[in-house]
Amino acid sequence: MLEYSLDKTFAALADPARRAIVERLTQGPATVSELARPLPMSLPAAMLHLKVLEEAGLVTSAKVGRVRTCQVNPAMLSQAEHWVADRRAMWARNLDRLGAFLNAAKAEDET
Amino acid sequence: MLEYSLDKTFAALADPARRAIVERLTQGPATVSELARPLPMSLPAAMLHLKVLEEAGLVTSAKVGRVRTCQVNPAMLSQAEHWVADRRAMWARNLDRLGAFLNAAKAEDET
DNA sequence: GCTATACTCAAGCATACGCTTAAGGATCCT
DNA sequence: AGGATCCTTAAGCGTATGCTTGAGTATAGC
Repeated sequence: MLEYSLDKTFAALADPARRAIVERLTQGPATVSELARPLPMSLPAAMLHLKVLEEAGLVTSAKVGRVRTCQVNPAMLSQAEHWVADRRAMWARNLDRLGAFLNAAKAEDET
Repeated sequence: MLEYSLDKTFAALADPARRAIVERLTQGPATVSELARPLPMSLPAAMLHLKVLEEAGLVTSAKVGRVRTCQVNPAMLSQAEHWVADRRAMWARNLDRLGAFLNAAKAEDET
């Protein structure tokens, strides 16, 4: 777990093929071929996407014999989720603060 | 609100400069210059980032006189957040199902 | 050992990104 | 009107992305 950045995580999720792979993997582990088959591209191309996901820490894989099996890493999904959730919460908090300020100003006006 | 895709949303969030802009905007509206000033790049470059955020639906802006003021659009943050949260939930559910299956198999063995 | 399978690597190519500087409006202030 | 400010557009350039085909390596099964 070294240097997994939000940059890579979000960039990885920005591609529909890669999201499709993640989606498939949420249903359980799969091999490289299984992941590539439904995608509208060659197997090497699919492997590049897999590599991107793996370097982003979203997916892990292990090779047994000649078969590489892949899994999602939910920890990285969490990290991305939290960044967004935290920013949205921050926005809401500051919106509330603005509302409070406006109400206070209004009350002040009415004195 | 037309054609805002997850592709664009995640791609927009993949850049640190753009996340910095979003982060700043969660504290309240800001002008183009205010958003660009802290960034290590020229103003036109910052505006391109702003354009990306706007086309992703993450930011809205309006020009009054010669000043353009920007805001976050929390709805698009929600959308991205949900995609990730849903996938993570899906993963957890299927993991539970696998656990149940293994337990059932184990019980079967012991009969 | 031989063949099929599953993956991996390499070369090549077109397109898209990210940034720069320079120039061009549009608006506000005096 | 003239100058300062804020934003916008344009041209140019180097690098990165995404895909292809073709060849190569390792393992499984007969």
